[in-house]
Amino acid sequence: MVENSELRKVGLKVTLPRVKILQMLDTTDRRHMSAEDVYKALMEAGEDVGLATVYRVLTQFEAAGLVVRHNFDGGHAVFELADGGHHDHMVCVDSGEVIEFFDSEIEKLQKEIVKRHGYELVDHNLVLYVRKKA
Amino acid sequence: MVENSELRKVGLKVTLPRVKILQMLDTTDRRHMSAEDVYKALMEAGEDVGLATVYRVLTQFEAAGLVVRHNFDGGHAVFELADGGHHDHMVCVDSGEVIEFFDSEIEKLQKEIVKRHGYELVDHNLVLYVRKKA
DNA sequence: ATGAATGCAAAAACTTTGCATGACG
DNA sequence: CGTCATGCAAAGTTTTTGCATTCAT
Repeated sequence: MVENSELRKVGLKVTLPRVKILQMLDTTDRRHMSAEDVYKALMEAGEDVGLATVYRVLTQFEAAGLVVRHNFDGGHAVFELADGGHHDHMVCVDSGEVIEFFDSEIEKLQKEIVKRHGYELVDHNLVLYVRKKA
Repeated sequence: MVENSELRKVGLKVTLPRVKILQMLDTTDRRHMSAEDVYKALMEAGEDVGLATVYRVLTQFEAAGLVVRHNFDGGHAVFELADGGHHDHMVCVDSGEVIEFFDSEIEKLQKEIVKRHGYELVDHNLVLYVRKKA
């Protein structure tokens, strides 16, 4: 199993809940799931994992760099597998659909702005709220 | 009083709590306050306003465009007076300091990216997490 | 006067934590 | 086997809501 080595690689003991949660994030058709989403999906799949464990494991995964946590608009956080490289998000205000994008020009400008202010960029969060053109 | 006409202008009845909260946001030295911050500041100023009212009023102010709500990193939301034009934020991960900035190039690029995907930009949220250069 | 706004307390939504039990290496 | 992870339930945070009372127009 590929996932198990992923877990060991980041220094996490390979336990059933951790494997199941990682698989769920990997195999779901939704890119972004809340802790509750993961929990419900596992329950429906007949996997018996506690919600508290889901929260704990997702937090560990985030610390390990396996997943990325997003706080799109308050309320609940969503998590996505840290598959490829970095990207930002567009959220459709009508459908809730999430589109990922990456723009190197914007990335570059961010670094420049920060440097101009005497800082260095640690991380950033860019969400574009959009609507389908009429 | 300037604030009272502000309230009437947006269709909100001029009540003591609303005036006090608006004044607090206007006169504080902090640009960004949470609902709790506003509540505590009012209490210390001897103003007797309920926390629930602070939440309700801030939400109304946001809907009216008088304030802008930010969800910097989960946890609690912060509000700032919608004084001038739009701007984005840098948050220092060490000190918590918030710096405002505006970059027309980034703004332009956002619109272009969205258009390229067949959408129109409704709003956006950009926060740069930074650290003072060593 | 009358409808909206407030305050309080209770509830809701999301997340974290304490502790006894169970599982991994 | 020892230690770390889990599950449950309880507690913590932040925000919202129901309802009786008060206030603005």
